[in-house]
Amino acid sequence: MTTPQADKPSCSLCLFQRICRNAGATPALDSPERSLSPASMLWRAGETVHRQGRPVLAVFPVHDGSAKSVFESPLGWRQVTAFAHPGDVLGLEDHDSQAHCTSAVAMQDTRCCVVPIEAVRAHLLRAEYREPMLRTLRRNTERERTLLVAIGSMKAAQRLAMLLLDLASEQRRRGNSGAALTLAMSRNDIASYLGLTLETVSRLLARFASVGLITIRQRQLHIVDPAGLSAVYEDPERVPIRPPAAEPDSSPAIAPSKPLPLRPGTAGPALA
Amino acid sequence: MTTPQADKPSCSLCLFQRICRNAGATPALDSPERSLSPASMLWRAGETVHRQGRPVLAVFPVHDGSAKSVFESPLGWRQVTAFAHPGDVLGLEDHDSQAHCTSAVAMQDTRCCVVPIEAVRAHLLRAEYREPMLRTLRRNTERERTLLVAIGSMKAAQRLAMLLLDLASEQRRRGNSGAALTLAMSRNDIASYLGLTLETVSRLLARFASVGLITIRQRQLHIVDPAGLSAVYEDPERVPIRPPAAEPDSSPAIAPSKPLPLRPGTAGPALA
DNA sequence: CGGAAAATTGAGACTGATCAACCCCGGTGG
DNA sequence: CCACCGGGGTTGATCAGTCTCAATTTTCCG
Repeated sequence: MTTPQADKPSCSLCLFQRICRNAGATPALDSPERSLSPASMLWRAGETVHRQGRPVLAVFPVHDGSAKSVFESPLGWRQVTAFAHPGDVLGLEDHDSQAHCTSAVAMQDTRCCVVPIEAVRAHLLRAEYREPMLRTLRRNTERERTLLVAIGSMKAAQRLAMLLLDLASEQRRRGNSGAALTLAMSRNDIASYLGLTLETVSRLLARFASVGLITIRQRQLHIVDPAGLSAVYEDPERVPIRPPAAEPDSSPAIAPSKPLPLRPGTAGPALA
Repeated sequence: MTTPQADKPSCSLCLFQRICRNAGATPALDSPERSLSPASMLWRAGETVHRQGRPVLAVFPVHDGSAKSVFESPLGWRQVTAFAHPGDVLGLEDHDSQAHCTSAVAMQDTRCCVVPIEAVRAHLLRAEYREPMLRTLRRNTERERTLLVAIGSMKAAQRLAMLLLDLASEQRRRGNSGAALTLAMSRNDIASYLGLTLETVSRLLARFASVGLITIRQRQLHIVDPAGLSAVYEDPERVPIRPPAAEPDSSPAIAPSKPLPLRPGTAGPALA
């Protein structure tokens, strides 16, 4: 555990920036318990930040690096349920529980602040801090529900496109261009998250690359044709089937030709 | 909208029974805003109790009947995300949102109380009422996460067995024996909930029946062999494959022969 | 440099989706 | 009372998308 250095850029997305000295907030006339100066800790790739079932002692804003949330069902089924990046807060959704309901595992060397749970709960009582926190929580449950629907009714290619677009938009949210991203997670993690196998993910990435949607070398991913990816995401039919090697046309690949079928509810495996 | 009659048995599981006059609570020395006497309303089968995206004006404890929660993703994919029975509270998970994030649709004629959202929020501030409410909320997110893992990594038969066991235990929780249940939802709803097609659900139910796990006539379901169902749920291999008509042995069907493989994580499509 | 983990690629099997026909049952109106 | 009708449910045949198993390559790291 080290004393934190005021690393502004990485704090600028933090939920707690307004009340955290580390982020440069001025304590000013705040009452003592309203200002934070949390310690920060470093987790090595593969180490677990918090463990499912263990008491909730703190939450962990990700300063840099990244982590995955892993849920293990009573029967032993494991699944990645979320990816966390700088600005996200590990363990936040458990703030009102006795125990963490997922484990968080660092996917690379990752630095997080350590905000005691009492501080979180105290801040939740103050209306001005409550709202942003709730908004973050809601965004996460929204995301999880979208994932549920995706896994429940969309094809593999759609799900993967969804993830890539999501990662890109996260990337964008924290400044960098959304085009170039470094996947911190393994194919296995991606597969688990999407309810697929790692082979399928690998093949799909190759196919995306072969039709010019992306380029990928190991974990270096470039999104070449965001619109094309969106098309794949939105249209069940638009699963690119073209592993051929030749590149007769160098156009951005796959121009939207079909006016996007509204009401895909009919297409899915089952409706409501 | 009718004036509610004090129908104790149905109120006995209600989250609000301690503070609700309809449930027979004694207002006693409570401060005025702490006691409830909500109106109750009747929804016909198919009518929607609250709609996704609409402002949260109230929550709806189910008095009798049942409903499904339906989520519609931005792209139009629809999926049933939960089934609600007497004692459950429709819209409760949206208590801190501006808008409902799912729609609730009655699956049969259903009576719910109408608890204004302000009352809910007020009660959330009082520690003694906060806890049970949070517990309910957590139970739901736990359930939803289990569903996620189920859809993401379990086989169709396992998922269906899971649902049946879950319905049975819900049934039990509210008094009745868990053996006999009346499915309020259509095959389509079940399929949507489990991420399958209605045909698959139908076939699976037939197979379950053919191997003596259940009997089913229309929507009248009897669970003949709960242990067998659990085995199906827990063991990916134990998918009953035996549509044959003959019934050489009349034993409870499928005695557990294999010692349940621990760590099914290996078996699933992907691990964490 | 060597070994292990991660990723790719291929061939084949199998689950579950799709398409289609039929049935069952309750309701409606002649 | 019965014929018709429509929605929900069943069943069958077929097909496609993914999983599975296995071999190989690449990368990472000591």
